[in-house]
Amino acid sequence: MVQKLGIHGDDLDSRAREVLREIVMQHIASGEAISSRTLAKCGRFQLSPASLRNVMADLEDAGYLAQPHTSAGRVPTDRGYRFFIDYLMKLRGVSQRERETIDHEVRDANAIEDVMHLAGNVLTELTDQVSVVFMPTLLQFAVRSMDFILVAENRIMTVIVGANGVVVNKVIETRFHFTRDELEKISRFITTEFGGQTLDQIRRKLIRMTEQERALHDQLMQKTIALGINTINDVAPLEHELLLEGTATILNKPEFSDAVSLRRTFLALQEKEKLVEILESCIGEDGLQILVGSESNFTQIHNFGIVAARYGSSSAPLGMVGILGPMRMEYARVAPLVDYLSRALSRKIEEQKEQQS
Amino acid sequence: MVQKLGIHGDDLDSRAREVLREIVMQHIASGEAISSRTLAKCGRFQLSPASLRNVMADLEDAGYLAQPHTSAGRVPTDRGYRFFIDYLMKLRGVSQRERETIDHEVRDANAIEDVMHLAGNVLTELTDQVSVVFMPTLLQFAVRSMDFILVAENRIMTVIVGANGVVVNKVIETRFHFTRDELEKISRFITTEFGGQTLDQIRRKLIRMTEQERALHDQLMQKTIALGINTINDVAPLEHELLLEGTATILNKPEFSDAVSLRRTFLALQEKEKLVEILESCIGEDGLQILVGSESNFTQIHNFGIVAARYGSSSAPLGMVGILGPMRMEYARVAPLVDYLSRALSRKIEEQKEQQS
DNA sequence: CCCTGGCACTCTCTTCCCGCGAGTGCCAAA
DNA sequence: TTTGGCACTCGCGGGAAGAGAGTGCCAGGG
Repeated sequence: MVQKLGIHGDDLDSRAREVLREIVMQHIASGEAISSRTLAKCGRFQLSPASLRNVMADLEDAGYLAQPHTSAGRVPTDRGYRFFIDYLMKLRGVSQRERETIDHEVRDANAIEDVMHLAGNVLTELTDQVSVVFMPTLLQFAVRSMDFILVAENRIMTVIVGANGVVVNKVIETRFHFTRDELEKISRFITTEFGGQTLDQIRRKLIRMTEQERALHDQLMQKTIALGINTINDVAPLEHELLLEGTATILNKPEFSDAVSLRRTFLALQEKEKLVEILESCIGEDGLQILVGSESNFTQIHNFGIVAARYGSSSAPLGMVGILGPMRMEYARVAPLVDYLSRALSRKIEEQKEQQS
Repeated sequence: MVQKLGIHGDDLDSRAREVLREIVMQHIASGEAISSRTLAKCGRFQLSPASLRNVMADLEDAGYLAQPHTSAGRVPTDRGYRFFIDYLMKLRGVSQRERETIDHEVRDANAIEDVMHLAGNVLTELTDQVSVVFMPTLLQFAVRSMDFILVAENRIMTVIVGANGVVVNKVIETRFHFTRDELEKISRFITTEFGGQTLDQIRRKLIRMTEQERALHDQLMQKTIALGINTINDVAPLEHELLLEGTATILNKPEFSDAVSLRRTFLALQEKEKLVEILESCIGEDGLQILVGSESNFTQIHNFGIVAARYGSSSAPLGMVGILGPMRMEYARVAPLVDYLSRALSRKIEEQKEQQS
């Protein structure tokens, strides 16, 4: 796990750790600031409130806790959450029921889009938070087929099927005019000629072909090459498509009861580009990623937490799934779920790939 | 114009009409309740506040005005707005600049989706309200071509191009297994055989074909028919796709400054089905539709107004464009814009159709 | 040396009250 | 029919006061 705020596991003595752990857990559960009294009453410590106050003061000095105002209890800071996540929390297992729910939803769907949608839904349902799902792109993957369909004589719809089962389609404008027959030939040619290669490889080969003898004379070949390059250029910049589910549920959480934070949250959720950016920055990392508060650089919603995991094989990352919620979410419960779902998705896609070959 | 609240144009004498008109206009401009004093000060009436109070009291009795509380001014009711819209407001013309902006945006785009998106954007920009745009469906329109592309052996991507330039695509699951070659043949067959007919007609013919001699023996024909019916059934229920633009801007309006109405508005905007339903209920009507407050049956946002117009020819309605905003929006300015845009869209689509034939 | 009870202090939140301003309704006079 | 006057109502903002919660610190006890 990355040491995101330069924290070391032995920064705190065992008593402080226990206190911090308890405070974070209680704060997650209640959302309120935690006082020394309530901490003492929980029974975990054989200490008086006064003693706990000393420990808490130390934790505050070290930056793990903060006071909303003088006479309020303590609230964990980003740093406190980070420490909790890295060293203190005990991950809950994924219950039989949860496992079944996830498996069931993922199994049932076939089209990749449905799978992703359902994945988001199931995550939202199980965690009651906003789920985020990256659709897979096929940029770095082998193409199975490319087909071209006439919409108007200079508007062609392209359908690219990836080896990973991803389907991308887009209507593009072309300089040349095409007939149905031509397009059929072109589809067949490109698919047989370039099937199994990545879009990038195909583009490079097409460009190389421009210089060849034959291309100069064969008009159909010229059009083929132009269309191919055109298509790939148009499709390539397609970014990860982001699916958000459950944005409605999160607005009912107590932290968003006032108009200001409600509006801010709402606007933040609309800024999909920013979310994409954040998630993309994690896609290289193995395993579960947890970002709290300021770590995500998402300044609009500084009090958010993100739990995300990559799906797809490690050599071929396909996308990310995750949860976006208030910083005080139940990481111990959410994290295993995200993890399990990402594995289920990876498996599913692996299966589909095999099915097709 | 429909008499949506059973109002008749001669329900009010000319003095009452003028007062109502002024109140609505001032309320639209300021958002505040209007008092007899401010009304007297505006100079339009040679009357004292006391006299105006009498008129206002009458208007209140008749249901055109209401008081938020005893010692506040008057605010127009739904009924007041309805009367204003039907009989009192003087539509502003569409300025040269606005006309150019709309024409420009609509001209520039080619793909139908881009057109619709830009249409929504330009409307939001010009009115600073939420715009709603129905994507055209091709249910009731002639089909130009149907193509089938192999994704996996039992998963086929269908691309239907309508004569109106609408492209619909969907991945469907099939019972039969198909090869690329078969699909190519089927595409060609269906397109040549059924091009120019509506989805509904095609479906009926396909079903009739099931009973014919040939279908029983020719295996490819069986698969063709099955795939065709399957496709149409899957695509048909595709409802109007709704595009919303500018949801962010509307949240800054003063009427949504408190958390409750902010949340309610936000949730309402998520309920696309309901919006679709409302707009669909108007699609039969000619010309501009304006719904205020409770008239839309959209109980979540009783203080909203909707200005919408159909685009497409009257014999072949394609969809709706419109504006969703607080009830006190500038109908006189918004309505002509919506109207103009709907005509521009209709023209655009007409052109595209010609281009293709 | 660490823990604990006690105490003074601080800060927020709620409630209550009061007065101001705005606007109405009604009445009597022009 | 219009108008000025006047009493009445209501909402809103600004203190004031009190309750409640929690802390920090200190001095005493194991």
